[in-house]
Amino acid sequence: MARTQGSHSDITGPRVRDAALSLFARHGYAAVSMRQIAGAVGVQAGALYNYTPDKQTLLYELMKAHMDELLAARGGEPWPGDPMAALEAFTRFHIRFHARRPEAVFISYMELRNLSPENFAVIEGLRKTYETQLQDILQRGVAEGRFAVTDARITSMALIAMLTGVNTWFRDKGRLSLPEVEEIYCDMVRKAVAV
Amino acid sequence: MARTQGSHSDITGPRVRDAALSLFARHGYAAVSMRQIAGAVGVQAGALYNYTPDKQTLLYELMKAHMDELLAARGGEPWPGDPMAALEAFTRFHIRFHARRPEAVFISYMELRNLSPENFAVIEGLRKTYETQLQDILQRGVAEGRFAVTDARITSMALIAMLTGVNTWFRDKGRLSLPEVEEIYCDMVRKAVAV
DNA sequence: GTCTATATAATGATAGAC
DNA sequence: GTCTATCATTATATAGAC
Repeated sequence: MARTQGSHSDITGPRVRDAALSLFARHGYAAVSMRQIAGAVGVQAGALYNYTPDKQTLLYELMKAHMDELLAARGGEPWPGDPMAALEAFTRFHIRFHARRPEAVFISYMELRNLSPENFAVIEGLRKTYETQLQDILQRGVAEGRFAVTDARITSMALIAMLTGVNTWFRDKGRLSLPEVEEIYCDMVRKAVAV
Repeated sequence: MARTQGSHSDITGPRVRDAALSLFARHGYAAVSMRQIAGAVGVQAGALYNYTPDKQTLLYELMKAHMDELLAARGGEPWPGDPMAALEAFTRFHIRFHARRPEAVFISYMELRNLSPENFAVIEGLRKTYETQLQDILQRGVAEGRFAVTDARITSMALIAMLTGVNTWFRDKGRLSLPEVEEIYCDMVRKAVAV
C-alpha cells in the first residue's frame, strides 16, 4: 500500500468499482457508506471522489457497465434462424452470462429504485432492449407455427424471470454443474412454449 | 388528528405498520427513516417506539405476518390429489395471493438481507415450507408418471421465480385481467413439466 | 492522488414533561 | 400515548496541505 504521488490513478479506479460492487451486492446500496468502500480499497473516504462525483454515479456506472456487457457479449452475432435453436441459444447464454456475474446481476435488479430518474431511464431502456431479443424469437416462432404462445411480451418476461432465478441458488461448487443446469432449464423452456 | 391521551393505541399500531410497509416497499428498508414513517402516520418519531422496540423488529414483523398469511391462506385445505390439478391450483393460488399484496411481496424478497441472522432464519424457514408444497406436488406427479421433471427442487424454485415475476409488471387496471394472466401461466407451467 | 480536517445534515433511539 | 428536546453516531461531500 505504498502511496506514491500520481501512480495509482489507473489501478485505484477499478478497485473502487470492485469494492462498491461487492459491498452493494452484499448489504445494499443504501446501507453501504462511502467510508466502507474506502476501507475496502485501502484509502480514506475523500479519495474516492477522485474517481466518482458521488455515490449515485458509482451505482449507475456499475449497472450501466453490466448492461453494456450483456448487450455486447454476443458481439453482434444474430440468434440462429430456427426459432427453437434460437430459444435454446438464448436460454444457455442467459444462464451462463448471469451465473458468472452474481454480484452485478443482484445489484442490477435490486437497486433499480435507488437510481435517479434519469439514470433509471437509461438502464431500463437497456433492459428492455435485451428483453426484446427474446420477445422477437418468440414472435418468430409463433409466426412459423412452431410455438404456442398467446402473449410474447409476457412470456418473455416470465421466461427471463425464471432464468434469472437461477442466480438465487446456483453455486459454482454445488450439486449441479452449469451445463446440467442449462440442460434442465432448456428442457422446461422448450416445452413451455412448444405447440 | 386530534390527540387525546390513551385513545389511539389500537389504531396507531396498524397505521405504523401500514406506513412502514408502503415506505419500505417504495424506497427500501435502509433508505427509510423512522422520522419518515412517523410523518406518514402523523406522529413524532419518538411515538413509534410505543409500537416497536426498534426498526429491525418492524421489518421482521411485516415479513413474518406476510409469510404467516401465505401459509394460512388455504386454511389447511390440502392440494388436489391429482398432480396436474394440484399444480394448476398452486399456480392460480400463487398468482392471485401475490398479486393482491405487491408491497408485502416486494419487501419479502428484497429485504431478506436486512434481517438480523435470527430473524432471517425464521423467515427463510417459512419460505422453505411454502416451496416444499410445490416440490411435493411435483414429486407426486413424477412418481405417478405424469410429470417429466429431473429435479423437483430446482423445478419448484424455477416455477416460483416465474410466478412471482408476475408482480414486476402486473397492474390491476392493465391490459390483462388476473384470470387471463392465470390462464397464460397455467398453460406454461402445465406444459413445462408435462411428459 | 491521497491525506487530514471539517461543514452540514441526518440517523436510531431515549428521557422526561404532560 | 404523544410530545419536545436531546444524545451519540453516522452520513455525504468538500477544502486545503503535502
